[in-house]
Amino acid sequence: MDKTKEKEQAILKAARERFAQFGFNKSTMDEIASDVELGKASLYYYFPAKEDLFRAVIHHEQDEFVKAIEKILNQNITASKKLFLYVENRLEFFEELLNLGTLNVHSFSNTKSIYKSLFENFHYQELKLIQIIINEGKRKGEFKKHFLQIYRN
Amino acid sequence: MDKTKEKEQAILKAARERFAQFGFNKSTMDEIASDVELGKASLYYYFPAKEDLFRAVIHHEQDEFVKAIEKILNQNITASKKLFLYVENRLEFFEELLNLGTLNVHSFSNTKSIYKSLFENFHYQELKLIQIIINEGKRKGEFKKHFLQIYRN
Amino acid sequence: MDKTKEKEQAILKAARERFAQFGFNKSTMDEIASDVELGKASLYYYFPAKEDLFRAVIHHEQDEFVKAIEKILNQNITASKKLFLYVENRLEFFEELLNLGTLNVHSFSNTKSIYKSLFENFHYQELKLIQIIINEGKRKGEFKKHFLQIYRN
Amino acid sequence: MDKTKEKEQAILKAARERFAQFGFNKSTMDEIASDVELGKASLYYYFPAKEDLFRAVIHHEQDEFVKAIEKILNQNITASKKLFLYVENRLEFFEELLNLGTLNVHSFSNTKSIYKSLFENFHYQELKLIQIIINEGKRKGEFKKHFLQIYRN
DNA sequence: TATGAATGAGCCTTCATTCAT
DNA sequence: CATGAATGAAGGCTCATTCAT
Repeated sequence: MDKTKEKEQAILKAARERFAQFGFNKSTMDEIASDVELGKASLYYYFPAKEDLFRAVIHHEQDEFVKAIEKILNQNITASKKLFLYVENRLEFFEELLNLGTLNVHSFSNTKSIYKSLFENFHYQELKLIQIIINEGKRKGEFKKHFLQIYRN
Repeated sequence: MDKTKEKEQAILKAARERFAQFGFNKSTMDEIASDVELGKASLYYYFPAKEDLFRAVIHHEQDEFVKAIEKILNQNITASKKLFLYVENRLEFFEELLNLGTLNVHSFSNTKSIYKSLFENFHYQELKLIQIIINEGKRKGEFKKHFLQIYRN
Repeated sequence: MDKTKEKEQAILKAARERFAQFGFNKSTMDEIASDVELGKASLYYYFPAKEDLFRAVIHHEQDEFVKAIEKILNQNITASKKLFLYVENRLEFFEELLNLGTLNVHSFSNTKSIYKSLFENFHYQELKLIQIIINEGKRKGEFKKHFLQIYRN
Repeated sequence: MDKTKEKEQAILKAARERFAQFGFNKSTMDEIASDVELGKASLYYYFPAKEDLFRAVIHHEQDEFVKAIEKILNQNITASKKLFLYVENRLEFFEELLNLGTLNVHSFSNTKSIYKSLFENFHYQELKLIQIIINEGKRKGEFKKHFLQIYRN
């Protein structure tokens, strides 16, 4: 991994920790910059706006979550168990987002589309994962055939 | 109700709505003042600091919650049902606090005692309410005698 | 003394103490009002502006000083001793004015004439007192005839 | 001298002049910033708080005073004359502090230790200077051996 | 890449002053 | 006489963001 990517990761890590501990508004660019031993202005080279940094953190968390679920999918356990583990992980993830201040950032540039821009792709991935679990459950006879229909609308 | 108390209530209402929609930090005294058609300075006549306004809102919410639970206590239903309703209301209340930004106000004067100063008395009241439900359940034979011991220490 | 004059004196006393302890700017009308158990608005019935209250305090101090000097004049001591006592009192008085914040109130309405409006008459009185002492000294042969000429310009 | 130090000096100069003419409270950060053709916010880049700016001004004045005394010490004059010049300068310096509003800043963070934090080191230096003069006076026979004992305790 | 320096915009808070009652 | 209520104006401070180097 090149130097730039490394710095980027370090910033992301620092930002994640700040956001988690103090929330979005109470974490300043100055502090995050200090954490990674950069000048505040330098942060703007990697992330053109605080909002972008936040988005990156959220997406990173979403990726981690998806990876965790994929790992579960590959385990040799019943679909029911997988569904249970999914729900458990989902709750934890939601709590994390709370800590990051996601729900308090009502003040983004275009308020109405935060949710969309932050979660659109993520929800699509999530649905696919659930679908996989359900299909497996149906195939193995654990769930009834009409157990759950996603993509109905 | 006299004029002053009325204004105070109006301010509290406006503040509650602002906090609920935008969180503590993103709600400004200016906006809240505008909502009740007062100058910003006038707000300070009723509440000496933003934090005080916030405290007042939280305590109001806690009172509402306690009243709701007390109403449930007086209903002619089983203790189990009461316990269920309690939990349900409790969850809703928690969500409301989240919206108000309670959990994101890491920046109060003395960070360590926010929780204490905001919830101390409330928790005491809550324990009493739960105790009442449990006692009733035991008396009526719904719960076993050793169901739950509060105040054990 | 009627009730109004009494209140006025009480306010003056409170103001003097506040100014002496905290200076002009750091003494608020609210505090002074509280000290005499009046509403802030009521202060404005007696003194139409904070500046007026300040002026009144200063003038009161000046009167006290003049009275003290007059008392000295009437004592049965040498003119030299009187002159010495005068200087001593004068220094004390000056220090008091410092405490009241007189020298820091550069910010009155019309900056240039504060000094004038606050001290004009006082200086006139002062000169008269000194003149009396000097004349007495000359008359008694303590001072030479050309000791000091006031009113020269 | 680099640009930053220059700006810092310019700010210090502007602040000193403002404080001297209007006192601490009546000098605003906005005005001082304007004087050096900076935005108010930029002042905070150099001095994190108004109080810090004030402290810096005071310390600068103290340094100037000490330098002036040191210059006197090196002159080829009697110790008595040096002592006289010291007292003269000291009085002037005291007046300057008065003008800066030092004695009217009753409102610092921790009132009791302003004096300490502003003058502690300065007093130590002053004592050393006086000691030097006295020792010289004793050595040259100008002062009696028991003239003055500093550091007696 | 990196940053020192600068700032506009905004926020909380204070306070002398006013005025209807 | 007295004051509750209201406010304009101002001040200190913060912070995301920009830009020349």
